[in-house]
Amino acid sequence: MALQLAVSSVILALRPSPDDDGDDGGGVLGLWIPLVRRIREPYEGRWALPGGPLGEGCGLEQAARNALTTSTGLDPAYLEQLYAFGGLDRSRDRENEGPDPDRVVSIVYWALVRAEEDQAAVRAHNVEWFPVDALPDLAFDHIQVIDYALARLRAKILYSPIAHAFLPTEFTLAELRAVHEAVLGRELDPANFRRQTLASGGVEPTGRRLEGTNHRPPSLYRYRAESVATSPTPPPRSAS
Amino acid sequence: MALQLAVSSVILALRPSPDDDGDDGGGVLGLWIPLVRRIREPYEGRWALPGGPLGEGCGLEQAARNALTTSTGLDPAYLEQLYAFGGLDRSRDRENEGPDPDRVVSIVYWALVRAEEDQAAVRAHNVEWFPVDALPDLAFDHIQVIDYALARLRAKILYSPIAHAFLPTEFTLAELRAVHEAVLGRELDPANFRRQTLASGGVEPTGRRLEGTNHRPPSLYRYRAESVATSPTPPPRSAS
DNA sequence: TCAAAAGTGTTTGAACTACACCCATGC
DNA sequence: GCATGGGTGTAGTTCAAACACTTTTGA
Repeated sequence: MALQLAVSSVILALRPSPDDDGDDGGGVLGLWIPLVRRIREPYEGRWALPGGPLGEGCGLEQAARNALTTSTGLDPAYLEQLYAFGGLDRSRDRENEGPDPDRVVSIVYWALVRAEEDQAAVRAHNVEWFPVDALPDLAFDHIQVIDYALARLRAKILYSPIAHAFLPTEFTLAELRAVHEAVLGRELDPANFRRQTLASGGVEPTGRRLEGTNHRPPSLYRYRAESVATSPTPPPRSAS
Repeated sequence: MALQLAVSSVILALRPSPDDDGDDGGGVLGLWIPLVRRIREPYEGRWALPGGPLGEGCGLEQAARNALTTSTGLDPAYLEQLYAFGGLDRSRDRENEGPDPDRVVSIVYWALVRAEEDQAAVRAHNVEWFPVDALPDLAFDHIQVIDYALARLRAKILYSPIAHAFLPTEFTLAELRAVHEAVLGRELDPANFRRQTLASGGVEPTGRRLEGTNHRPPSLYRYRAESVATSPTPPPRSAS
């Protein structure tokens, strides 16, 4: 009956797709999400977004970072508030009707993380990664929350240098294009992508080249300092 | 020390600007916001966004509607969640440092209302309307919240039929253009605005004309049913 | 007849698409 | 050489800005 406030996160990483038949090195990239298995009613045993109650000692964004670290062991390269949910039918398993639960308001963040090699090592208990196009049955309406986060990502990559969050500091335009293609789910013309990206001014050549390919070595680029951002557009600091 | 959850709203209406020297009928339109004077510390006596604690019996959006009705007596023609604020320095008057206050998380909505004639009659106690370009000193960092809402409105009017919220069911293209000009703060080419608006398909002619002008009577238009929306893009219903 | 706004047409330039083509490297 | 992706050039299209121009009403 007391008011509860929870924070959860849609965490997105890029990894080779599971349907990658070919055993060649690269493979097609796809989006993956870590989910946690619920150990309490409602929806016990179902997969859900990682999160938890808002701690006493931290703000909303910090709480989202904590959930993120717990489930992935990584720092988010990008973190933005998605939406605050607070309907009255909340926290209620609509399949198993029970007594009226506590009122829960939850604030959802979405995050982008760079897929590190040691990520599998930090795989926490009860946490598993799923490709976004092969998600299991989810608790609550988390599937809609994920869809909303994906829509936001796909919209934002068109006008924001957000792909930076998936890449190392130096990268080739082909790698950058692969990120865009994975997020948008369609192929892009390499020539036009190059022109638009360079014309936008968000990226600049480092002067180095990537050696070791079996073809012409591509130039390496980095994001210009002004264009990167861990925080999103312009949400103010606080309010009441 | 207990967790408090509050909901407040940036309510925007379109009215003739105060700097309208000429006494002609029309006048230049501008955005206005209702503010309430605080009757408690912190920031007692300062103007603030209307709002209040989240009631037991209603969801977040309903709570925003309630605050809106209290301060304007109007129904919102458009209502969308803006942001959830929950920093640790919240609810603290930074000029008069006091003892640690309760932890307050507040969820802010933004709303568009049609300016009705009887709106002045419903002017509630402690509520006053201000033009957005002549706001008084505000409590907390509400000025930044308002700036954020304005940025969202200006961005959204470019790709969304949101101007509908400021207009009656039938309107001329000049009236629609005046709404866009007031929101964007610059003049628009009537010819190009007409072509773009009609080509977008969001609007259709009613067949009627507006009589009584002292020039050629303009056609009346209405928004097509599919393009209007009281709710925003696509936020899901609930979550945990 | 004139002022004023409605409404139409036309030119220009920017930006994107599609696709042809050359370049540089490993094999 | 030749396959492969890096990188450039270019014609066609779409779209919006700018602005000249015609139309229709009230006064």
